[in-house]
Amino acid sequence: MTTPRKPRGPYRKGLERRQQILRAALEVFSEHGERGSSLKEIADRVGMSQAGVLHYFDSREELLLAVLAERDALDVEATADVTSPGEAVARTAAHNARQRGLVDLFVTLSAAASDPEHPANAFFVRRYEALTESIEDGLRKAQERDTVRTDIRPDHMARMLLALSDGLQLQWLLNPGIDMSETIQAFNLMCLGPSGERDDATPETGSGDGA
Amino acid sequence: MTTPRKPRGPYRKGLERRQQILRAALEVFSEHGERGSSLKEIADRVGMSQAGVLHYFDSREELLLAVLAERDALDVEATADVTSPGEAVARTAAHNARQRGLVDLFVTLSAAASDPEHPANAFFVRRYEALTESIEDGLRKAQERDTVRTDIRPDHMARMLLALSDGLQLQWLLNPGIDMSETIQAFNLMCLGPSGERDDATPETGSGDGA
DNA sequence: GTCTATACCCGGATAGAC
DNA sequence: GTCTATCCGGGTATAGAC
Repeated sequence: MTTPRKPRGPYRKGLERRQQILRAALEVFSEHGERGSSLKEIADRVGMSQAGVLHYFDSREELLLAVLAERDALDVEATADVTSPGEAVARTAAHNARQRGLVDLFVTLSAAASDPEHPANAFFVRRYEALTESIEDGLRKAQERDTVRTDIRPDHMARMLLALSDGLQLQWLLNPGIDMSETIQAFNLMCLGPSGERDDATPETGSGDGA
Repeated sequence: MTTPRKPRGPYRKGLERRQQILRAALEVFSEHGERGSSLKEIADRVGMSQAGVLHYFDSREELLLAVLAERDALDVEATADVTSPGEAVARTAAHNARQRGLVDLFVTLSAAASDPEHPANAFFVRRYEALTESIEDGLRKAQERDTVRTDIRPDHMARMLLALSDGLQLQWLLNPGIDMSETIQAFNLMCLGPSGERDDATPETGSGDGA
């Protein structure tokens, strides 16, 4: 933890290699899921041998966890300019619909990691905790502004949003014809305003950013 | 398809063995997911050798598909006496909360099967098609009775219900503290009646069958 | 730092004895 | 019908040369 000014030559090259491997691993895991991926293929993609990769990461498991952390960092970037929780989720859905590999990785891995023995279990448990809490906060504030109905508990709505997002990803993988973000927008409609405000024909809410 | 009166001795024993293996496989797949399960373990559990199991099923894949069909049949039984789609889903959630292994199998396998090359892909594609359609029908009828709000498309609501169910199962696997059916009941509340009918404080809907 | 070679393990499937 | 033995493929990890 001494924040070195500038790593010397050989050391720096090592770091670059690590990054390179990380990116390749992200790709490979994205395409085949965790269990379907091998060090060999990652190695091939970065142009070295399987043993070479293990020089940088020691074990496959270590690499997997590094990949997850990396993916999470990218995620945070992408959702930096969010507005309301519901919109954020819809936006992310639209974005994901262009990244089938990543969706697959996430769905597969989060399912596999539900086993407490899985190396990524702690990662996902924490992830959902954090996401739920953050969405819940956003919803609570919206309720105070009367932007969101107040007769449903915000923690329930938060879990619904996350579940909706995950579940739709699965449905979309099985049938790419379905429109994830359109469905989420419909849900957002159901979350609207104070109960009395809406009458039978509610027009489209503004912000319909494509899909 | 000639409905034989009564299979002779050796033949009958074979069928029993098959069933026995099927049950064991259901257990094992439930506990470890598809990729985590081996013929060896299934064989051990039923007290024979791996080769013995293959005498009845020829390949691992064949066994897997048989297990899925079996599970589906059990599912149909359990949801025979349904009332409204939303209630049915909530009920199933409550039931699932006592069968962690099965939930895990389902979540894991449906994710893995989203790959078009996966042996169970067709099974799951069809399954979701059928489920969506059936729920959609139920909702449409409820809308005609004004039991369900009419400003949301029934196909969207149907997909939401399924997604909600799947997504909550994942969240529950990661954190068994959350209450799946309570959350689904909250969603059902959001689907209620013609828009004007509800005022700010809606009391609990009846049918709160534990959880 | 990177490779080749190899040890080791585990899974599925097949052959052949009983 | 069931087992043992075996083959074969694939994976991770390690040893040791360069």
